Amino acid sequence: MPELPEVEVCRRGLLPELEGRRIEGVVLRSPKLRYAIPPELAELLPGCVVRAIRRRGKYLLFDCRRDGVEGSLIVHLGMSGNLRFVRFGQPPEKHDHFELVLADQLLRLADPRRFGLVLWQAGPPEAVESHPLLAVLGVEPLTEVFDGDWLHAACSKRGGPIKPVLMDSHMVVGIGNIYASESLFRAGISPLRAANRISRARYHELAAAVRATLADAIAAGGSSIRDYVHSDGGAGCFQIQAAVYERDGQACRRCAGVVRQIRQSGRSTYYCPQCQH
DNA sequence: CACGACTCCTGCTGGC
DNA sequence: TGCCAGCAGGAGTCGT
Repeated sequence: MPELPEVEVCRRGLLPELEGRRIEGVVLRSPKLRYAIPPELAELLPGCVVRAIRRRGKYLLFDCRRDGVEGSLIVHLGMSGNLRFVRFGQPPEKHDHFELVLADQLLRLADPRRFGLVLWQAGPPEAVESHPLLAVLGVEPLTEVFDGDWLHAACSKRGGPIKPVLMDSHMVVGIGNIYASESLFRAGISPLRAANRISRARYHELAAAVRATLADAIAAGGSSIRDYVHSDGGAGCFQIQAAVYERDGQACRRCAGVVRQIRQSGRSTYYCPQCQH
C-alpha cells in the first residue's frame, strides 16, 4: 500500500493522538513479519512517552523515552500494512500483529502480506540513522538536495532504464511503483530511457515532477487523514487520480495517445509512448 | 559496481 | 462452483 505520501499522511495522522502520550502497554500477536518483532518491546515500551514521530523514507520512527530507557521504534508498512486507532475491546482480526496500548485507545498494526517490520533501535533519536536498514538509504526527495543537478549526477553511471533507477531507495527514498510511473509521465520522460542519457535540463523537469507528484499526493491524503487512521473497516489508504497507473489501454490525459503497460525489473510500468520520450 | 532475478507472504481476480 | 495462474503499492540478497 504505502509509498512516501501514504506514510507521511499516516505520520501526520498519528501526531495529534500519539505525540507526547504515554504508552501503557504493548501487544505482540505475531512473532514474524519481515523480521521477528523483538519480544523485549514488552519490557521496553510500557511507561515510555512518545516524544516525536519522524519519517525516513518509508520508515516511521517513534522516539520513545522513560527512566532508564531511550530508543526509537522503527515501523515499516511493507506492501500491505496500516496503522489504525481502535477502541478498547475491538477484537483483533487475522492480520493484526502488533499494538500500542494508550490511555484511551489502541494503535493497531495490520499487515496481511507481512512484508512490513517492527524493530527497536536503542539510544538517542539520532542513533536510528545508523541502523543497518536506514544507514543505506538515499536522499529524501522533498528536501533541497534533491534537484535536477543532484539527480543528473546520481544517474550519470546508471546505464539501465530510468524507472527502476528512480525506485532505487539507495539513491532516492520513497518513490514506489505508482509514483515512479506518475512522475515520469508528468516530466514527459519515457520509463525506458537510459538514465545516463537524459539531459541535465530534463532532470530538472523530473526532479520537479517527483516533488509535485509526491506533494499532490500528500495534500490529497491530508484531506482524509481522519479516515486514514481512524476508519474501522475501509480501505485505510488513498490514491491520487492516476494519470497513467493502472490505465493500460485507456486514453492519455494529455495527448491523443493510449496508455501502455510494460514490465520492468519484475514490476508493472505504465506510460504514454506518444508523449513520453 | 550496476543490474535483474528471486525471495518473503496473503488475498484477490480472471480464465477455464 | 472449484481450481489454478498471475498479479499486487517493498526491498534485501544473490548471481552475473
